[in-house]
Amino acid sequence: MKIATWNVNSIRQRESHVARWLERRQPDLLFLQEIKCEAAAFPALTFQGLGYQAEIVGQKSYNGVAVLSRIPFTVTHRALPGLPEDDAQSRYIEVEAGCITAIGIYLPNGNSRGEEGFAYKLNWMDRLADRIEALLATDTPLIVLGDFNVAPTDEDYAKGALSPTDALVRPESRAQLRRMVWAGMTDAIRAIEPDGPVYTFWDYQAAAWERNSGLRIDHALLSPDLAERLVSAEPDRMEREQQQPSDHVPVMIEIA
DNA sequence: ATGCCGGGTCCTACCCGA
Repeated sequence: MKIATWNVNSIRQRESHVARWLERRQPDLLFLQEIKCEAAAFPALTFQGLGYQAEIVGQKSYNGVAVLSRIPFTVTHRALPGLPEDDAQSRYIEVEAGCITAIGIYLPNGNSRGEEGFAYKLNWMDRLADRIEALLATDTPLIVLGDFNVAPTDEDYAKGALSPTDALVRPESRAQLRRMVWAGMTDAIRAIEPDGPVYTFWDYQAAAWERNSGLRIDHALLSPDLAERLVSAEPDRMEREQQQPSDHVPVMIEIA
């Protein structure tokens, strides 16, 4: 089974990139982040023509997640359980497919709106850790993947690519991610490649790609049973070479 | 210390991203 994640930074700008990537890599499930549109504006027919059914959790202008699947699946949640009812940010989709539960997330960045924005990020991570613990307690085979907006260790961002006080590397953000790992989840990329730089994002500015000044902030966390069946987990750097690419590349996870 | 780029939108200067 092949499950992928990709922050596309606007699906309307990246429709053809995604279509080409689906044809080239043939994932069973592809989770998308930052689609930046409402469901009605999502180019679902393009992907349907390639054999993929779309489910969209959209909003105007910002955020927005979706899943494309070529296997049967059911959407079980369109928002992170535990958040206030009036939270309007589209950042979470949970599905059941092929006997596993898969959660696609676009975790808040936490750098805007000062400490209030950072508190929103931490609370979001707290609720996500709760959700993971609840699912692990029922022995559900689980994968949580997407744009986590956290670089787990200092090895996960190029020197100078971020300020040490950035919300992506603050100790509080890292501690929340660590809580998910302590709950029993395995960081798939690091299970395959334990050391060294493995980036998933390069800023558009300051020639970050050319200098390989990247970040590892897109992750896949696996429950113990899925971790035992992990075959490969790798960002597809080729996508960053395309014309008008997203600043993130897709990450592909293969499970036996 | 700041802007660099690039997406969005109240269409045009400003918000957000990481």
